[in-house]
Amino acid sequence: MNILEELRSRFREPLSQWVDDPEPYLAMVRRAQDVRFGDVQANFAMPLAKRVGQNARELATEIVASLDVSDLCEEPEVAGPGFINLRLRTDWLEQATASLVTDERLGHVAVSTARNYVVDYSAPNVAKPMHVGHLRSTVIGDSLCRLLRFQGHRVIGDNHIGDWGTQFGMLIFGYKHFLDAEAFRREPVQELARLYRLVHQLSSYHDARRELPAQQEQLAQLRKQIEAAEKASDVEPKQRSRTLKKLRKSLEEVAERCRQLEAACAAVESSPELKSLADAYPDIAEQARAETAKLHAGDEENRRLWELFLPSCLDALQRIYDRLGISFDLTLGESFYQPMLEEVVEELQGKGIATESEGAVCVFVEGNEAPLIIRKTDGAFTYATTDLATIKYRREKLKAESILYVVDARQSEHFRLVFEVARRWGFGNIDFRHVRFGTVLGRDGKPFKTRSGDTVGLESLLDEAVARARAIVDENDDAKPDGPELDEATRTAVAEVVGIGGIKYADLKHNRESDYVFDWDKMLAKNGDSATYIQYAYARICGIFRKGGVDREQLRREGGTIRIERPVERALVVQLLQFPEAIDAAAVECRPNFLAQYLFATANRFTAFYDECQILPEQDADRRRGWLLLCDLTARALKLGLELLGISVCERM
RNA sequence: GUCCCCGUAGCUCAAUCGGAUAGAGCGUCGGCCUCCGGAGCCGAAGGUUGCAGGUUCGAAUCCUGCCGGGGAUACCA
Repeated sequence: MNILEELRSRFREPLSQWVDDPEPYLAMVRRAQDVRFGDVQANFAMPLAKRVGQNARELATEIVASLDVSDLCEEPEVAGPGFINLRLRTDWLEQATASLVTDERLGHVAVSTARNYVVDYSAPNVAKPMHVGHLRSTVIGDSLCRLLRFQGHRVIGDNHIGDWGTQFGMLIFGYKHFLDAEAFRREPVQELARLYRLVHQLSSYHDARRELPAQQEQLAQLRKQIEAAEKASDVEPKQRSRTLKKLRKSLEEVAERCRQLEAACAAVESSPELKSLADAYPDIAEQARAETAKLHAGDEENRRLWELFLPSCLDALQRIYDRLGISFDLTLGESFYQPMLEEVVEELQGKGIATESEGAVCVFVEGNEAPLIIRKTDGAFTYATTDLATIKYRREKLKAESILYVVDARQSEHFRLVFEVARRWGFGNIDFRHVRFGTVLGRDGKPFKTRSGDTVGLESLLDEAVARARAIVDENDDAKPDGPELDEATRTAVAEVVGIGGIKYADLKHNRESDYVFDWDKMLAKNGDSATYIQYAYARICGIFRKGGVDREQLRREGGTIRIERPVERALVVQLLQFPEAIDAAAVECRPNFLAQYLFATANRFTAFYDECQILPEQDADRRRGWLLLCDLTARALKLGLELLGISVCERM
């Protein structure tokens, strides 16, 4: 039972005597913020009182009089300006908790009307190695799939991979000119990655060489302008300082850009080998683009190479997904939609939604200067075209009712336009949602990079996490009073669970919309709000059962009464009963951090309980049994909750 | 230039479409191991929620302006 929902439904009848639509007021029934206000508080009396022109306290009192919650709660209290405070009855709590013992879903009730969801997440570009930037989409998207599915919805997780873009032109060009055939035979993925990096480096070198003089010129210009502005005496001081600030900021940006370009040049010029390659291929970027164009135009050779590369690229991705414990129902990349793009453009033009402008086919959306371009001047389609084709496919073939895009917040404008165009096109019945997330930053507050400025590869990130976790596991196990108890294989397995779990949890615990700082030390911290802490709480409970020789299945079958005699017990019980609320809130708002927060609080309340109540030595058999039942429920809540975040647990660690 | 997002404890972050005395973790300080796993527990200090106005019973949350940060902005995805 979702307690909040239950109490809301109790208020529905009394409220409907005051308003036609009680729903918005029912939403104001929520968990109490402070134990002094009970367990649940209803805050609707104040706004409602204003609407019906009555005193809020009196109104609250009247509503309470016609409210029937006596089976669940103590006598409701009206407090302050008109808050209604509800405190759950101890006997009800005891009975409700006992009823969870045999409930596999721990009180959560599946939705009555299931919807068809398509969740679009991860979506790496397959031609280049995955990096830290893909982590958030992958991890958040996976958790949302799990949550929605648990709620009872039909969910299709779709990995909309980039398998058709300019990166493939670079690979093809690299393969044709720089291939180490032996290396490709042995380790195709590594060789492809090398080719990608090489072509990318050479083409950015030429770009940099070309761009640098202009940037340096601008740098000089800005310096002059700043000098001039500093001397200017005919403008208001305020205006002048504003201008100066703006100029200085531009200066900084341009200077930074120059440094980058110089570094790109130096990297190539310091290596005779690279330099001679660069000299040999001065127009490498155009040539790579030409290879992409040929691929798109159906060139046989390039098509063959694309088909040759793709399986290895997908294998490389799969390795990472396997390690993360993430799977997709579909992997339909951009190439899949290629045959449909022509028709998309024709349809939109036919309906008068798209028009030609400056040689490109565009859709203009009110309030936006820049149009959505669905066919470029050169005739090529864009990712906007693909996104639109994808929507049509998902609606018509996958019967999608809701589509979630778990994508970087920087693409907000793109999605706003795409959704708007899709609605005009006739897909207004789809519930579109851009589940946006912020950037992963390094400890310096800038986008997370290696010391040399490269993006951090995802695989090495996972290796690092597991290695750090392993060190902690070793240290902990070696320090056990009765000597180490984990063998080599177990330690390896535990380190994997702790390391991967740590990375995922660090991501999921944050509000996804804000940027977050990637910090190894916090991620795998032995204490505090981390996956490790929750996993450890779970392992401790398992330890109790192991040590006590308790068969959990049997314990559940036999049942027993759960008595609430101390505050720590009550706190834990209330927490356990809130499991359904945490799941629903996280799923409805697409915010896994709600669930993460819940799990941390649950683990925390458990350890407080555990600290105060000596379970195994307890002499009173009924009390001991009740405590064991609480342990079992807690363990199950932690395990299931972590599972819905995509995080595993260990019996010992 | 236009548009979008953000600014909360020393640090990293919460705060469930406006609710009561703004919460956690880390760090700091102080307690707790003859006791089931101390990767732990309990407690303390720490805040004018960037600034100034406004809206109302009530504002971190909504509106306006300013300051500061980030991002997007016609043919890369």
